[in-house]
Amino acid sequence: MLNLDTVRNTPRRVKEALRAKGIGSPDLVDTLLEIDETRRSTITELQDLQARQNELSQQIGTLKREGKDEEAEAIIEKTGRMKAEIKRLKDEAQTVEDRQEKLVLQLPNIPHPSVPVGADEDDNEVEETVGEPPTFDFDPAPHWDLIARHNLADLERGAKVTGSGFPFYLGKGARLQRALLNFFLDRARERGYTEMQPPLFVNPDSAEGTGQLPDKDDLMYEVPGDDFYPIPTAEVPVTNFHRDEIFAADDLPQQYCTYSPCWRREAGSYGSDVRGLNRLHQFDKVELVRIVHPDASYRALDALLEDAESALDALDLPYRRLLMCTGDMGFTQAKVYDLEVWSAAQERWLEVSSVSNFEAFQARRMQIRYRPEPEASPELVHTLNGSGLAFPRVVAALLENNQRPDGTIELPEVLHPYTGFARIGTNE
RNA sequence: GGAGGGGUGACCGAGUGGUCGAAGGUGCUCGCCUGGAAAGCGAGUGUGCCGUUUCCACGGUACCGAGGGUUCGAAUCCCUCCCCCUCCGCCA
Repeated sequence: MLNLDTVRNTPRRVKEALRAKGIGSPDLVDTLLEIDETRRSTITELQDLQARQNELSQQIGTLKREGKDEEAEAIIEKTGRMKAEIKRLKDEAQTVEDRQEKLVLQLPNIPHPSVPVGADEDDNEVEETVGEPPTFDFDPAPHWDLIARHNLADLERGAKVTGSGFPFYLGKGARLQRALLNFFLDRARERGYTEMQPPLFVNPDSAEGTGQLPDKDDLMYEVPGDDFYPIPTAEVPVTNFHRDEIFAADDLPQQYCTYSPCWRREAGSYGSDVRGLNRLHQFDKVELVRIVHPDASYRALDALLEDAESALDALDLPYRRLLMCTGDMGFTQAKVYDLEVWSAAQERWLEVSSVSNFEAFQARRMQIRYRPEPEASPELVHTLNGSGLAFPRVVAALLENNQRPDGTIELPEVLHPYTGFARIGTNE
């Protein structure tokens, strides 16, 4: 959510953000400002009337205590008329406030000046490519073939039991998932994150707090009968952990890491892009969240990026870092990097991490604040998060990039203590 | 799921219709005291919104789990919902 002052003082900037992100119509800003005028004049009128009523009510109290009931009655007569008017103005103010709130929620975050302006994913900037894509003197198999060959996962039975995009993992495939969980969490903890296990369902307030609602409604599944959403990312419960709280300045930053399954409806996706583990409705992820002092948030973004990249370095997977352009970044973000891993058989890049600074956008919705000084007024914190990392595509890359001519797969050494095996396709 | 109890400021806790944004205590901030510290003493210390203002600030209004209602007036009375605690039941 944007600060209303920002909209009032720099409407051009907000319109520019709408255009750059390709979200909504710039007219929204003018409508909002008009409503804001109405809202304020209504509130002023209402509060003036309430002030008079309070004054009279106080007089009535004094008179009654003094036993001057007749004088009190006279004033009560007078006040009676105000009552209806106050009620009317209250309702009106409420209506206008609700409308305004709805509009404000439709305004996306303003991109940081360093973000390239662009229309879509073609305008993202490749900042760096790390590692060498492996070369093969045989035809490398795509991961779905490797999975079938070694019985690492079963998507068909997943489709039978639940639906497409809900895989079973089996044998070394399942053990690899478990290994990644511990591997990623251990690394995150060593890098200063507090480990957390969050609820996997959230209520609408939380979904709105981090920005999944109202704008990305078709992203999430819903639980009928209970007002819950299965989380599309652990970002939601973890960041909302501190909703409506005020930190002492010393308590910042807060850093959490968490493992969770994630559920995404991914409405409308199909085709070869979604084959195998490329895109699932349920997947596992380790998420990193930072809640920081506003002055520190871009340093924190760099650090978070480094945390995510170091995991790819450790796994010896080739990857590239993209700085997302305005048109391809999300509603809530001020600046986003995507990390994409090289998938050797598919010969394409797969997104395994998205690292974002939301600045105060989420914090304003969630009212997460800090006090700069012990007696000072609270200010909004900045929130950030990044995947560290999403499992299925890491698995896809590990399988494809590390396959041998005999069809076996050799896992990177750092994982051996976690997996308990070094190779897939043999007994090792 | 059943029965009972309860949700008040950073925390504890008083307050059952009027002068209550809310006693008292703790914590915190500043000052006094001290060689320094502790103890003492004094002052201050919630948030949102609207308005006035050159800063400092000031005025108004709302908020005592949430929403609605009664009333000239609600933390206090009524209704609905949510959450927490205790006991019982069920259960990984």
